[in-house]
Amino acid sequence: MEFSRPRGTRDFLPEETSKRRWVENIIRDTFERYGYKEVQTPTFEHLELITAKSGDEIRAHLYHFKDKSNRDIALRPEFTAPVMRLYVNELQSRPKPLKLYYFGNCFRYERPQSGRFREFWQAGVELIGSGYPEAEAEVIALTVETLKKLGLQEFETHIGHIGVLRKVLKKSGVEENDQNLVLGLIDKGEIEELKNVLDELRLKEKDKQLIFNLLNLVGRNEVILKAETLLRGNIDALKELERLREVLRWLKEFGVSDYHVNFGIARGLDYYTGVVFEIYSKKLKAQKQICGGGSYSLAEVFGGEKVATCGFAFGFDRVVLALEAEGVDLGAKAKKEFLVVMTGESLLPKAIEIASMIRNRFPCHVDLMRRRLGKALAYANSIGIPFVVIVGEEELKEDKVILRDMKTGSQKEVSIKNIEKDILKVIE
RNA sequence: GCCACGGUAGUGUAGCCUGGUUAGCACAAGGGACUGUGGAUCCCUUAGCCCGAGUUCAAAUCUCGGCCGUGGCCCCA
Repeated sequence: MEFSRPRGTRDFLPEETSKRRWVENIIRDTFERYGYKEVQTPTFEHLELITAKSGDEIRAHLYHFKDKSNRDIALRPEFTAPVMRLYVNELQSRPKPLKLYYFGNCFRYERPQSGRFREFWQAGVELIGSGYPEAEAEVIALTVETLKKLGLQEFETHIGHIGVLRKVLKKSGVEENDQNLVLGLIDKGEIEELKNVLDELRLKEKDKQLIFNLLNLVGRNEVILKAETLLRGNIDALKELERLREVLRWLKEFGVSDYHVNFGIARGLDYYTGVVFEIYSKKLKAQKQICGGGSYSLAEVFGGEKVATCGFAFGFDRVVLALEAEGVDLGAKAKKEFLVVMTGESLLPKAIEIASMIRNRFPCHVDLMRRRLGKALAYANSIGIPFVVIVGEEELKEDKVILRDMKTGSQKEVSIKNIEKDILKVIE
């Protein structure tokens, strides 16, 4: 009986795993350079935690089930809610700002396609405790820096502010629940449906026009000035806009100036409250969003003290896809790897001993197939092992072995006693 | 949830339209030719029609359903 993978899951073969690990390590390293500490949360949580503030779309695509004690359980579809639960449960009294990062798999029951899987990986950070604009700016700067460190070039950063739209809607008389509905439609880009809903909510023509004008503002910093004109008279909205302007000013200090201001970014999760941003890879097709984030409000939803928070998540799989689409070499540098072979089976114990010595410095195989010398060399060649140590009767008499460079074919005798040092000398 | 295209050894494929020998080929893998030197050559071995139902004397081939894959819609990361 042969089994296949569940739909939307993947096996990662050695080559791909190694590439993914390379990307993962750079992401982790960059997060840690900014002072973030890793946390791990359970793969599954209580259903209510996930559904509390996640938005209908996420809810519709949850993997959830009842466990044997009839508890409602959901596989995590993202990390922000679990990490904030962890914060509320365990870390509220830590010094601020608290900087946490995570890397792990998430699950959503969706139709698989390019860049979309039922099990996928996210890497992200949550910055807890600073409500200042420079904190939000640093978080955005971190995403850009991480992508640059990875070698990604063809990406676009869009930054907006949910508060601006919310305040406009509020002044137009739209309640919070309806605001979420409207923001959802904006996020989806469903303009016709949006018009209908705004009509149903009996918005004035002037207010509707303002909303559509705002949504059409996409561009560089000049957009802020245009928005300012549009929002004249709405003090609350102007305050939010000023906040966005401050974040952008700080962003410049962090060396980030290549972005688009876009008020159409509404994000699908209901917990976002302020600055929001998304990053798109220009090289990816249908699923090109590789990062999303912003400032949000969740701690109080989970029974904690209200605290300023912002964060983001990379779609790890999509980042890998984008890097590959740009032809970035994902850590494919040749490793110094060894194979110890022998001229006769009786020398295997000696070969094992020598392999252990080499392993103090390098990855090393010993032939486990009882191959003859020729076959063993062919094997080394076919799997790309660059160096072979040949254990032979003749050389052993002088306590030596042969070190063969598979690329050039050159060979040198090295003494077993100093094998670690001698190998270093020969292969460099 | 919707749409399009697809599924033959580990990989890539021929055969399908027009049903009919033992499903062909290449590469890969393991062994050998070859007892101390690789990428060559030759030989051998292992291994396949996604699943189910229907039509038929006969199904890889035609029909239907399912599963899975790829891409798109939607949504997200």
